[in-house]
Amino acid sequence: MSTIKDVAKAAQVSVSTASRALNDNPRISAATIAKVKQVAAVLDYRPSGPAKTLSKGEASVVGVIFPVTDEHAPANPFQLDIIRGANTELVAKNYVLATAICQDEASLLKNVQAMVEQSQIHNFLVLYTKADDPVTAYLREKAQNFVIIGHPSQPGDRYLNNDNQLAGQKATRHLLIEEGVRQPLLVCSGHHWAYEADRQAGYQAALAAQGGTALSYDLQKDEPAAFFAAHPSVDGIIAVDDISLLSFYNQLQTVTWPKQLPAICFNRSRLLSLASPAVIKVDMMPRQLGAKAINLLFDKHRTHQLVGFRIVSANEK
Amino acid sequence: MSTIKDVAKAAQVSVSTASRALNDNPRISAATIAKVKQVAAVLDYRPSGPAKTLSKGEASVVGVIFPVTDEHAPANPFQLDIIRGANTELVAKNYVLATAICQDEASLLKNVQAMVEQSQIHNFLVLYTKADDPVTAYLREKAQNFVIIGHPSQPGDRYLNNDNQLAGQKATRHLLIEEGVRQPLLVCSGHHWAYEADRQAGYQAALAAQGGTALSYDLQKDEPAAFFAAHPSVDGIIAVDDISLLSFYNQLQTVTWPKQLPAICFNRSRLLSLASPAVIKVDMMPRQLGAKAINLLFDKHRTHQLVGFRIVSANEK
DNA sequence: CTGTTAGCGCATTCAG
DNA sequence: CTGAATGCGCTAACAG
Repeated sequence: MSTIKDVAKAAQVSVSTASRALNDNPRISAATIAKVKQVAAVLDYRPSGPAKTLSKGEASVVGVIFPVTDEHAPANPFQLDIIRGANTELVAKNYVLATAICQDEASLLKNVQAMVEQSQIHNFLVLYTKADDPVTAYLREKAQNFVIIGHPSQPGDRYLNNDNQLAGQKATRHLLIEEGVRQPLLVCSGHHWAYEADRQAGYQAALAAQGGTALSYDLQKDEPAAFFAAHPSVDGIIAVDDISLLSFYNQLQTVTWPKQLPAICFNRSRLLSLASPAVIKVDMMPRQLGAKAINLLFDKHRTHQLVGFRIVSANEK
Repeated sequence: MSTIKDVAKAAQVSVSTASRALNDNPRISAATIAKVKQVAAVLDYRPSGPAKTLSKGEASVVGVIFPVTDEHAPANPFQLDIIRGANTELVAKNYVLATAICQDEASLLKNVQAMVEQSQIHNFLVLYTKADDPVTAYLREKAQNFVIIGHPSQPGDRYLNNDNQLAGQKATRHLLIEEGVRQPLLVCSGHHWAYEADRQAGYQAALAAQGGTALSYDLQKDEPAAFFAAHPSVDGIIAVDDISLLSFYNQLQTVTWPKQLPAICFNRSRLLSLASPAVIKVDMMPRQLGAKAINLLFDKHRTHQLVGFRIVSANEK
């Protein structure tokens, strides 16, 4: 590997001039910049990350923090798609993506502390939201640059989110208008996650606009037989996510109930498509989410951003 | 952050002695080592990763290379569990996990090249196997240390794998003996992946031992109605993975066929558990896979290792 | 606009 | 057994 020294020599300038030229320092003449870059290209020069980190005090690395997995937050392919989108942006910037992914909160915190204090990583993407989270508390305390993907947890936090409220509204409207549903039932996980509440708010808004009444089924509390006896008018399903829909179908197996009702569901995982291809999906576009999160992370003027979604008809792909 | 200089000063030794003491250099007296380490602990000293990398020429980082996703290889929660297991080991070693995850092969190769040449990352975990893969070809050419998780692709490669052949055998036996199945049907993806072939070999071996006959259904080629007309004796299902099982159930919806046959399936994803809780699963223990892969990666004497699995009854968890 | 010098934190020669 | 000096590759303060 050729170093900046080799480049400087070949371009007949000093090392510092070469460094400045390569970094587009305005104090260097256009001619010199061109020459240095040209030579660098010929020599196939690649700047050393560790050396840069050592002298600047900040690594060209973005840390991605995954939630600790448990029965309520299973390992999720959605997250992989997010980081795929994020890394695409990072590769272009010559950045590296490091992951903090652990089994328990204590090790996760240690992992992140090590990243900050030993690896000089000062930019993070946080893939979850959680009240009283020691990890984000640490990031705030140490004034690290981070963006949360999901609902913001604290007032000052920067975040990027799907427009879940709008998605809930559009999905409900789709069911009512395109599918002719009269009484859609909202299936909730019962975990009261933020995105769930947002989608629910959209659902309620759409129904209110059409003069319908909201009705929801709580997977933790409701009992299918009793519920459907009490609400025979239900003729469509809207589920807050793929997992909830499959749980719901599973509960339904114990009662006689027409499983063929039109259904719409957030997220668009492959397993779901295979298990229930007839369902309409709302694609939350995880890759785009990841890519935009990186842009937001490096644009410190902006505090937050909402990203789009796409309703995917049942037979599509 | 305190540096090695601070430690040296506080311990009243030179920087070089401090460095050696912290690295358990045998040329340093036990007393000095103890004193230096003691002081380091008090000062909460953490060695700087970038500085170490710069002087040693090798980063304390393991790169994990994900397969490029397409319709045949969807983003998979199994992979997330693997890296969770791997990172648990890495955090203990004060290593960082970096991920190469891209949309296409060309960028993936660039990503990995950048890791090697710019970030001095020389240890990798490869999460896939593929013939004529430019990425692993590059790793071999540059003599990087890497371990493949899955079936080895080239003779010299080091790898770590589930014992898929044994798992296929045990799963088939389980179906025959515990569930009293006479004619189990093997459901294959039709993609001819290595792990699939291994599981199939185990299936055949188990049947041969019991005097049964092998029968398989190819999701790409077979047509359900015709197939089942020709093979009415099928009374149990063994699927090569979770996705294949759900695909199979989906194809089955078009024909009248008792879906309630006993079934066993490799992998144990949450969506599957929700979609088909009655299925028996073979847990391939991805976290353990990840953890052992790290151990193998750093134990250069060993070339490969097979890891276990666990048959999980339908109602369990 | 460009060159000289110093320093980031650590490992490692080379001396002693 | 330990210390002083050097260098890893790069950026930045200081000079001109």
